[in-house]
Amino acid sequence: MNPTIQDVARLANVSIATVSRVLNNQPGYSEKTKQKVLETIEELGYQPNAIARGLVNRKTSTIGVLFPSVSGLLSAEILHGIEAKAHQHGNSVIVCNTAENREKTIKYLQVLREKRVDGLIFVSEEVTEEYYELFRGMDIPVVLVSTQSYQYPLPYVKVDDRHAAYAATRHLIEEGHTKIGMIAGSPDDPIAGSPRIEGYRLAMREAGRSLEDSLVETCSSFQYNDGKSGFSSLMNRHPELTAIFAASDELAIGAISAAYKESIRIPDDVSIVGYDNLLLAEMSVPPLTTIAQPFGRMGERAVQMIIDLMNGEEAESTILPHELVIRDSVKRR
Amino acid sequence: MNPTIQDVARLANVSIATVSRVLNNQPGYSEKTKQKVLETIEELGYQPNAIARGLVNRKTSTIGVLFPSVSGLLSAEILHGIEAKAHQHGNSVIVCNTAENREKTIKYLQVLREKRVDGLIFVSEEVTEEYYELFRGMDIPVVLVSTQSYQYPLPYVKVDDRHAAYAATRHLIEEGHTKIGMIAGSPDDPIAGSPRIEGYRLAMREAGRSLEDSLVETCSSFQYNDGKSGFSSLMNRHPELTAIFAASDELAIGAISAAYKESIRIPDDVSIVGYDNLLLAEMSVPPLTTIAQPFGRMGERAVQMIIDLMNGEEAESTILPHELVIRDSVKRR
DNA sequence: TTGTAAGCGTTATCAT
DNA sequence: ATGATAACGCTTACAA
Repeated sequence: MNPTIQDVARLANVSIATVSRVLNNQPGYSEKTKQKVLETIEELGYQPNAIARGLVNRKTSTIGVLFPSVSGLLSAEILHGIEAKAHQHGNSVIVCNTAENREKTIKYLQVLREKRVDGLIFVSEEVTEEYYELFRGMDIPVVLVSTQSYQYPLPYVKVDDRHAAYAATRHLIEEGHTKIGMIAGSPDDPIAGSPRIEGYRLAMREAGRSLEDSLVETCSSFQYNDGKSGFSSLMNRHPELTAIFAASDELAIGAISAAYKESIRIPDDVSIVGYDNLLLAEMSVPPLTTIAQPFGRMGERAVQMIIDLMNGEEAESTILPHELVIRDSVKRR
Repeated sequence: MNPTIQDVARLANVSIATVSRVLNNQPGYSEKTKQKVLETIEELGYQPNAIARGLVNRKTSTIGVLFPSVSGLLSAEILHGIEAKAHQHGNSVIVCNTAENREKTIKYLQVLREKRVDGLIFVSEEVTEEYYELFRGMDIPVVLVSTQSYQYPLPYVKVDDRHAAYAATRHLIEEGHTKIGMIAGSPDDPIAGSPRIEGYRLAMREAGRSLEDSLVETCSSFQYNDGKSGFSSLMNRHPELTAIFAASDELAIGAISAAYKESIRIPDDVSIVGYDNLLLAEMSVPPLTTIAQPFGRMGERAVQMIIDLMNGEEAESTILPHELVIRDSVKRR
């Protein structure tokens, strides 16, 4: 069925070593035999067996990616970048959806180890000691995306959450708002939670604005429904607010939905800025002003780092720039 | 670094054959040696090398998935189902983003062939003769998702587009609308284009409604921007419309945006029903009434079919049921 | 320039 | 119940 290097060698009247040489274009054969080999490869439709290669080279040209959720809008965009860059460098990517579940994650890590992937990309999730030990056992490059580890020396690529949140809040302030609330993630989340809250507070303090704790509504996730309920309870507590910074686009869209239900007009009554710039930010009504994270490039950069690491080079952790994307959900006061 | 079966054998004072036996729990050893082997496996932290296994078993437990776009909301949901089911059966999935590009697709097919994947899932794209020949050359199970082939005998899983579009239109009719337009894909698209148009026309004809061609606005894609422009030109041509069936949620959301800009109220002035039921349908303002495609289950089913096929069983093409999800974008007349 | 042969880490077929 | 050993399809010294 699938012809092997043996078949090619036989038909071309050379040894498998020679075929292997032209395949990997190493020196050691005449132009004539090269042609002959190439012809019979063509004739047979021969394709090298990557599995056999992997066995001898101890290299699979495959990288594993662990996501907390594949169906999430956010993961999809990161995956896109990873996939593109990986294939561009001749690598394939195996996707794993951990669902933020310990057992699943461990299982996946085992599978990826058995499959001898050359590198690992770990997205949007905290690295526990258990995971870290597993990483070490695999002895391959690991890079973190949209997360980082304070305890373990793992390179990462992400944006500066604190700074980005500052920029979002700052925008609201510059547009003349003084009563600004925030719909945030959990303060216990050291990656996407507290830094964004700090960024908000920083901007507020700097502008001499009120810093009451009750101004920030903390949610247990960054999803739509939390935005919805978060908006209601926040506005209930602080009807005087004219602007809100939501720590994710989903949260922001949830807030917009809730506002719509309560006949609060966006942005006429209250302005909103989101965070992420997912595809859906642009589709929102009104289109959402938000902080863009360069998801695609984050994925690409992560792959580049993995590849550098595989080549024995250093790979510096990277902070990618965020960007304020102005659309129609903020009104000047 | 990574211990091999040799290391285990040596340390346990048995042959590699015996270790292999307990690993694959085949008969042929005493309970005592089994324990000893298991212990030393534990001790060494041995994990079998799937690459070596793949070489001898001619089976990689890996399936390749080809998408026209990974960042699309739709693909993400299908991928989720595929990933879950695949891992549940001990298979990994390699993702490939063809970007609907011939060269890329061919390149990916080659890579997947070299990597000796056990099966292929081909999503939302037309199967050309070239692709089909490549499939045949690989000699592995292939299943189509959200598409089908009239020329080649490839099993598929999808919904009945014609019927689903009929149901959407029918809903509008039952809600008392008589002037109903459609924002559609390309009539030349035999999968997601013409069948949905036909479903719409079927319902209209059945209800004795007008069937003018100008009532359906055809777009070159199913994306947001087309929905936006499509809505404007359709309403311009037919200001009397009170309802629109959009052939995708993105198209529908685009229409809603355009309506918002032109101060046309949804659903008070015109009702809209979408198609797909993406996550974003629920987040829309107003929440979108739409036809749900069971993307997750489609992915799962496809994997199940691949697995059945690998086991030499038959796999029937499957039409999964669609469902009308009623939210707030349709108003009774 | 070319070929032989020893691995790579398994499984599977024989013997014993 | 166990152990040699030949594959699996390739790469890479080492010979010639």
